[in-house]
Amino acid sequence: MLNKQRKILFEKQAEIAKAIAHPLRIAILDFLKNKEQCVCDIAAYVGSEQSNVSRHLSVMAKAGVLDCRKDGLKVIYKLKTPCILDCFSCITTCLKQQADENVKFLRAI
Amino acid sequence: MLNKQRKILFEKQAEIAKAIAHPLRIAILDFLKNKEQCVCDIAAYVGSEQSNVSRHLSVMAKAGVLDCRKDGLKVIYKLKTPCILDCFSCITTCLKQQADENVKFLRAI
DNA sequence: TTACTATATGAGTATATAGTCATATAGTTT
DNA sequence: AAACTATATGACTATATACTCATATAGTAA
Repeated sequence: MLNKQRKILFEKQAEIAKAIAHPLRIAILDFLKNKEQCVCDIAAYVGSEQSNVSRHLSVMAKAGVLDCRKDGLKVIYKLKTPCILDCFSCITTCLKQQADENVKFLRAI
Repeated sequence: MLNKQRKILFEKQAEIAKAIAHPLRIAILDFLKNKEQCVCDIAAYVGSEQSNVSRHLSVMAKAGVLDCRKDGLKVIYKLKTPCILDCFSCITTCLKQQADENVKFLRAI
């Protein structure tokens, strides 16, 4: 049976995972990979409403994935834990494995 | 502006991320780390309803994270892409960084 | 002060997700 | 065949999420 400590860990992990489990959010994280960016530039890049992007950003900031600061009119967001990007390398590896399996399966027909 | 190929990649990544972004699912993945397991044992381990666990399992199987086979009455699930577990190492690293920051912040008061 | 820009957020809607209970299905044991 | 076990799924409810539009707020520039 699952112990309480582990349960809490899994809950915390799930919070982070949920915060990044959206295509737009992944695009945002990728955009912030090399450089912090303001909301308007992020919105322009991902091609979505300013208000929608603002909400996505605040969710990720709340989860501790992003950090922000004011600069005049603008609010500049950046990765707070850049290691979050490693997640996507892992996921990409899984996707590749899945694709390889599909190829194998098709060959076997 | 975000190109179409990248958009598709981010969507696929988000599908996987969504499939694992739940405490119960993470507990299940962790339970399957070393050994394939049947639904009833998984349900007993995570301490949730059989039907609920069955649904979580089918979501992860659909996303290509799990694989299953029948063995008599039982259905045995296993990790299809064990590298998915690396994600949680990454997430744990982020959690540790966040915790470290909190400590720093508290010390600064 | 007025007009403008960037951002956040309230209010609303639509959709997705998690969970429960009851039950169908498939396989096992007697 | 009858009773049993393991799993999946339909139907339902409750809740969460994504998104939009309109607008408030804060800062900038004229």
